[in-house]
Amino acid sequence: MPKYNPKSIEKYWQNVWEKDKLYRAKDKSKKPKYYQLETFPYPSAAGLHVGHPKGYIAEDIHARYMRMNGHEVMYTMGWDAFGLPTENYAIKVSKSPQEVAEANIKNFKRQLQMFGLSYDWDREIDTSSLEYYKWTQWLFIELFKAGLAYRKNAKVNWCPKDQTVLANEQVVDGKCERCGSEVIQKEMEQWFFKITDYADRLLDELKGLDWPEATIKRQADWIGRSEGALIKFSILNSKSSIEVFTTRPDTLFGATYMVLAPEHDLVQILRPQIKNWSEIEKYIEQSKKKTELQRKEEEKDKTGIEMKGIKAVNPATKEEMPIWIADYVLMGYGTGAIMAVPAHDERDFEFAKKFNLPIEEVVVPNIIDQKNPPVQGKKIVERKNIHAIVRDPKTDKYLALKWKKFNWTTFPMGGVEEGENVVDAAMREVREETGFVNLKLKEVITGQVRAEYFAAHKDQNRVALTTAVVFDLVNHEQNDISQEEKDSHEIIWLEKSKLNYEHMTHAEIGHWSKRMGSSFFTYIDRGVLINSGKFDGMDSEKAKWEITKFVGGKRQTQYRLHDWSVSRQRYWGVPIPMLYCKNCGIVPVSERELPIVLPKLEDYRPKGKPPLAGSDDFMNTTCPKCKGEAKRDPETLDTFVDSSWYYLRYTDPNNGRHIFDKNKAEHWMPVDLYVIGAEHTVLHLLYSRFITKFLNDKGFINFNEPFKKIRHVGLIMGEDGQKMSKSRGNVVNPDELVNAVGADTARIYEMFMGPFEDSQPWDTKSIIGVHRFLNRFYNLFKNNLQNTNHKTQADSKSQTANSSLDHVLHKTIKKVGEDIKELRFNTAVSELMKLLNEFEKNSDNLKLKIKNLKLFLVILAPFAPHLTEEIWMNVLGNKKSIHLQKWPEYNPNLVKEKSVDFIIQVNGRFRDSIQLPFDSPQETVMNFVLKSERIKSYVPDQKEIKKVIFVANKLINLVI
RNA sequence: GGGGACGUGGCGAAACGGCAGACGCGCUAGCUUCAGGAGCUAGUUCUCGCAAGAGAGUGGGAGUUCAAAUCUCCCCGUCCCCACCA
Repeated sequence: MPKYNPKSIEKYWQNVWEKDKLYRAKDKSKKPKYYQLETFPYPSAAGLHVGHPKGYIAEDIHARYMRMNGHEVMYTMGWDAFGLPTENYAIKVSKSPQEVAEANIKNFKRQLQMFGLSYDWDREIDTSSLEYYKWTQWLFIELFKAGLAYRKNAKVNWCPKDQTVLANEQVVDGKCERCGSEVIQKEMEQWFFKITDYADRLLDELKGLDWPEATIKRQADWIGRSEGALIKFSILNSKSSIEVFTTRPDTLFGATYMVLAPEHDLVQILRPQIKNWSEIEKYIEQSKKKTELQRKEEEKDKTGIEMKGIKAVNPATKEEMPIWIADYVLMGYGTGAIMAVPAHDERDFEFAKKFNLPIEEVVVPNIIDQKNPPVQGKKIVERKNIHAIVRDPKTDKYLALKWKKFNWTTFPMGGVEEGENVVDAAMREVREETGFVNLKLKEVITGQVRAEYFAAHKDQNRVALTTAVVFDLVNHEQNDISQEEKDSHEIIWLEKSKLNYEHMTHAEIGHWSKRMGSSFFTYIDRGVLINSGKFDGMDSEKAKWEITKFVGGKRQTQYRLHDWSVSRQRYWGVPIPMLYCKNCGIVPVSERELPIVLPKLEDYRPKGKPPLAGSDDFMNTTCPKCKGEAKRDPETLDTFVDSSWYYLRYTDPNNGRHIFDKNKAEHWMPVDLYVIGAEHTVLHLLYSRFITKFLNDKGFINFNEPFKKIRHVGLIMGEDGQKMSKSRGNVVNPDELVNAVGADTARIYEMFMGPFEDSQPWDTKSIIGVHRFLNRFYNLFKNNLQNTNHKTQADSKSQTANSSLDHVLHKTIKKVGEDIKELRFNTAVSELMKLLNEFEKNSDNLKLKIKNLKLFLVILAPFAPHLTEEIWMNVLGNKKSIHLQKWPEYNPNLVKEKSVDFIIQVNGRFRDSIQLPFDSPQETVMNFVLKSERIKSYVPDQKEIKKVIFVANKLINLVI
């Protein structure tokens, strides 16, 4: 056997596998299908870096394992070849995008193939090929026919550098996701897909998917469903009214002013009535100029201006309300107008504070006092209460009353009398109950609290609406108090830490300590209504719909999700298959005419209008309906449309007559495992689900979720711990890597780096460890086979010597299989390494059983497909590929431990261990434990043992 | 501001209630090779000790438990996502 030389064997076996079509997925196999998908790459000019193949290698190992376990695996690769970066690169190097894309694909394919990935290359697809985009166009027409593709004039995100529209999802921090330019808003007519029609289903049907929880949550948040109401506010002396969306119609009685977004139509309509128009105009101009970033910075300091001369009317209270415009209200959500309820919305609260607008509290928390619950049958008395919280600044303690007749500790407290304000009432109660006279007001705690309790001293149930007032004690000057007060309680001082329900009687106390000292407290939770006319006392959840009904509003579900903008004013994409006919209007191209070919253009650069618009050959055509003159659509489709259905095309990639064969798609789909970067959780996954549901609705497929199971692959960072990028100069090239150590080493290293879903920094030095492992593995065979040839099979002596090896081997077979299934490749590799160490320990006498060596070889095969194939075929002389072998079954008897190291603990601390047979009962273990000299030194007298904890096959713990 | 993930040797990491640091890198010593950047053997959390051994130890603090890296709460730190969504 020669030395292990990956270079000479890897290319060789890759060619053999390709020639033998070893990894083809058969549509008509009797085996159970398993569809593995991974994000098809965008073939950029830069080529791969070592991070890209991580997910691919993982899936390859998994795919090989599934095949070995009797599945018909479809594992595929293709190219998301349309798109801006390729076009931009082509402009830079003065080539056509077609040429550039072709070269990039070739390079990507070469780089991927050198890792020995077991793709079914017969199913390769390319979104920029005629055969593929014909069906992208067909899909567009189907969406159009279903009323789900429509044109509308809309403000769009426009990237001035790339000269194209971007979807909301492609704008990151106000900047173009691709080039980083500041995105501006521009009014344009655009194609949209009506994904919002599917919002509920996209949200509800997330349930039950085997996806990472965080991904499901992010997608749900993105869809952003909220339940609320649409409510109309009339405007005095005007036919117009303001409609708002609110999730809190229960707080309508607390709405004290209205706010319109600066772009709101009504602002222009009401212009004649607005007295301070010049100021308003200035404000609108200013906010238009603000970038996203500036708006965000202002979050804490809101701006706005009142529109003088107009008033709205609160439909619940009939009171007049001022109308403001402010850019904290966004045109893009709800109706672009709000009713402001400063008492129960933090943003409105800040705004109201800044501009001195009225704040009206209408919802208060309601507590049923658990310590003194209302007693059935007793009279119910409603009261307005105060609690006086008095601090002595010298001691930092708080004044409280310890009641003599009851087990109560309370603040000075009492009712607010007619015409009295809460501060006066609180001071009066302190004086009457404690005699202290010199108090300095610190704060009136924001917001009241409602509590229901039994007032034993008055023998009645109370419903108290309480305000807490906080004072500092100026000095200890004290007047005399009445005998009655003296008899009922004594004065005590409490530390701040005791101001809780555990130490005090007030059920409200939790609210006080939370709110104390916070001038910006706003109560936003549910509760009971006050100051709301006939709705007083009603639970706020119930009141939402009662009040909506009361004012003639209607229930409404609002989504954060917007329709998907799909037009792009660039060249390198799928032409939109639509016509504009003078007579018939917007007409889809007839299906026979598909594909509408993207023509080769001499000059395809963006010039503010779509490049295709400049080609008369392309633009001029006839209408399929009236045969009159018509123009084509010069725009191209967002590439996310291309990738929203590619996984379906893999199931029938060469179908020229249909987008795919229904039976084939239904056979292979849904995808059983999709490995995808966490960055795709919103865009691609959402769009794909939408398209799948649409095709399901139209009867093209019988399933409505495309991806059953999703797992994310963690990034490989540069050696500096930063994300790999050209600009940082920390990119590691896979060509050099594979050239230096071979594909098998590269594969195993990437799997060994750490948990698959985590990101880890690349460490060139560490690769050698894996390389050594494969070298030693190879040498193990070399050394053993040279001897077994003439020594034949192992003799009986070696059988016993090997029995511990059998045990480890079968345990490894079990563990590695489980690890691959759960994508725990790092521990799978370490198990294989441990197994090799074990083999080497036992190979002194060169008597390893060939059967065992073969088992090891087979379980290593998914990880190191080339090396294992080389040994399997060329060294062991097999005729059929190792990759067609079955995954070995482990022998459960051999996996079972024969003996275990029992841990002996005294008081939970490790003190000794003993080897005992597996499944030894407690008595046996205890017998040995008591013989241990070491244990005797810790437990001199058995009688001291209070308790024995026995965990079978693990430990025994003596508690003394 | 909100949400999520995470914090373990010099490094990547294992263990996920039961001997912390498996496996690998690096490092140290020895052997080996004509020489090496290769190979083999032993050691490698910290403190005390020649050793046997003892003690400490998983960001910090508290708690639950016979037993906590693992469960609970608080604090600190890192990363990611969303961000005035009415």
